Amino acid sequence: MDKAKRERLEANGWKVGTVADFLELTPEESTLIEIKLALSRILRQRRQERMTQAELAEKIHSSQPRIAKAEGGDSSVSIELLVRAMLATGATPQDIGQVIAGAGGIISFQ
Amino acid sequence: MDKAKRERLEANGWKVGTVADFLELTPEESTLIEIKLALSRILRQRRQERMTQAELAEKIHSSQPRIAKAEGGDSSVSIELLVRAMLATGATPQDIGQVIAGAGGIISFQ
DNA sequence: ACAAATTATATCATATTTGATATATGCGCT
DNA sequence: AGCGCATATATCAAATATGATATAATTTGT
Repeated sequence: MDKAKRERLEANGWKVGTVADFLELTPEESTLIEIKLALSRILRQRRQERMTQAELAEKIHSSQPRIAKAEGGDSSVSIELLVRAMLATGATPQDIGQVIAGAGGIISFQ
Repeated sequence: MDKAKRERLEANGWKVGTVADFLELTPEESTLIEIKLALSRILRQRRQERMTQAELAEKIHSSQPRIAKAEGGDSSVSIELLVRAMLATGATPQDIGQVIAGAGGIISFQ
């Protein structure tokens, strides 16, 4: 995990600090985070291609600020909301499955 | 959606009654339910092959009753918990993605 | 540069999800 | 039948996620 990525995680409220701190996360915990972040990234991409945050929010009876947090990878956003938002962009279960399958990549140290 | 399935959904607290009631769910809402139920089913399968509910619960700092609800497709269980449990059975993001991709099938009427 | 639209951040009361606990039910085995 | 173990169901206080609101910052178009 490079510096930029770690800082992005910290800025979004994830309990990730030094590399030592990071190692306190089990592989399962970090995979869960990777899945959420992967969904965030693709959500933003898909949403931008079709509508504003406010429009998406209305579709799922949420609010624009919540969509901003979802796309920003904020730790207060559940997979639940991310999936609801993905579906509202017209994503199929296949689309969502593919995003999750592609998450949780390789973490390298030296 | 056949009768047995509807009754199973109702028994687990889903707001699904008559076919008319069902139709009040948007396609997105029912897809979300299908995704959760697909995860439940595979979770039970994977868990049974490797450990007891109590053992899985301990791995994710949860409780045996909560795992029972997760496997039973209870509506009080979030995708979050389902995914955490899947990961604790050793499932990879690929495994999880595949389950989700396969969810939300065809609903037929006549 | 300006205005309008869009997105981000902060706060908060409410709703939902959570793990814990107690207890019931089932299930294989002797 | 009775025992041990696994799973299911019920209840609940605490934690977390939620949508709403206000407002700040940013982007976009002119």
